[in-house]
Amino acid sequence: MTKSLNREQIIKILLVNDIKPSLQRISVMQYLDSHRTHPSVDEIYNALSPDMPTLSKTTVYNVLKLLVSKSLIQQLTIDDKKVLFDINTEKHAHFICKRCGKVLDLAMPKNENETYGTQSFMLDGNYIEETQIYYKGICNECLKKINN
Amino acid sequence: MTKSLNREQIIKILLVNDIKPSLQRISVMQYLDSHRTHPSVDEIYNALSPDMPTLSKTTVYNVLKLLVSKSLIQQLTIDDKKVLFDINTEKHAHFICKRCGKVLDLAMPKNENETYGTQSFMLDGNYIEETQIYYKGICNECLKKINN
DNA sequence: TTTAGAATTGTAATCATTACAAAGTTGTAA
DNA sequence: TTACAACTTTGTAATGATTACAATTCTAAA
Repeated sequence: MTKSLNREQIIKILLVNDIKPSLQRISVMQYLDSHRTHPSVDEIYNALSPDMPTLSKTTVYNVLKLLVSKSLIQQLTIDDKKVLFDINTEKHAHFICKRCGKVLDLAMPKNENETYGTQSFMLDGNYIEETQIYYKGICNECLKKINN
Repeated sequence: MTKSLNREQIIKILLVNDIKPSLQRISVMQYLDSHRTHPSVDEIYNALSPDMPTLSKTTVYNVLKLLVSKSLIQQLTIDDKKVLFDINTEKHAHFICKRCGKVLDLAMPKNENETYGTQSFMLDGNYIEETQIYYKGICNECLKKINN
């Protein structure tokens, strides 16, 4: 379990990555750090909006794109409706429940060549920058509901 | 390399799966079988449309959803812009080039538990129906272009 | 030949995402 | 401190994929 980051730590992370620590950028980082449920743009925007009345959804898009480009967060395409974001850069796989839409972290399957996650490597002449493992099915909780 | 299917074989596959072999369904299957480039709904529609003037894009959506529900084809979410489809149900991973958008088949990484592809299994109490491995980076051909 | 159910079609609606230009903010050099 | 340029944020409009839905067409069995 990763300890959650305080504001100062987030600012440091942004500065180290040549990102000016604006209030909007800090807020998005902070939200992602404290809500590791793979939120969408809308979830982030709706959550921050009440305390930041002038926040624009475009800004959320802009900030997320910037953070992805600096590899501070990961963009997930596991959901065919919308893109999701994950601040957890440790090696892990993702599972999406086809019934409730929830996305869970799962352990990476054991593998001989340690080539998962953000590490870059060559494969058949192609330059691989990211590896994502997506499991799709029915989650624990939905299984219980179905059996009742 | 899988040999391409003829019309009769496609009809048989549909019938075995309790799908009435309409012209539209046969055509979509045939297109997917002979174009293993992971086409999108639009690509399929645009390709078939000239020879089937009354074809509706909604029908292409309907047919693809039906084929996915019968596990005759696989739906890929590797591209964050649109959903792609693959008739190849053998175990394999996918690579998308962030520059040109091309999606290639790659070999599955070697793994101890043979749990990839369409096989179902339980993981942490969740029922996994599909496993997809997505590589994202720059393809062979784009690398060459960049170096010139 | 009739008819009910299934399949197809076209249009309109929805929703995520992007484009873009205007307004606001910040840091720095004079 | 001031002025300016670069950067950031914002709001609106446009785009594009996907879905909803009702009308039409097709099919197969009685």
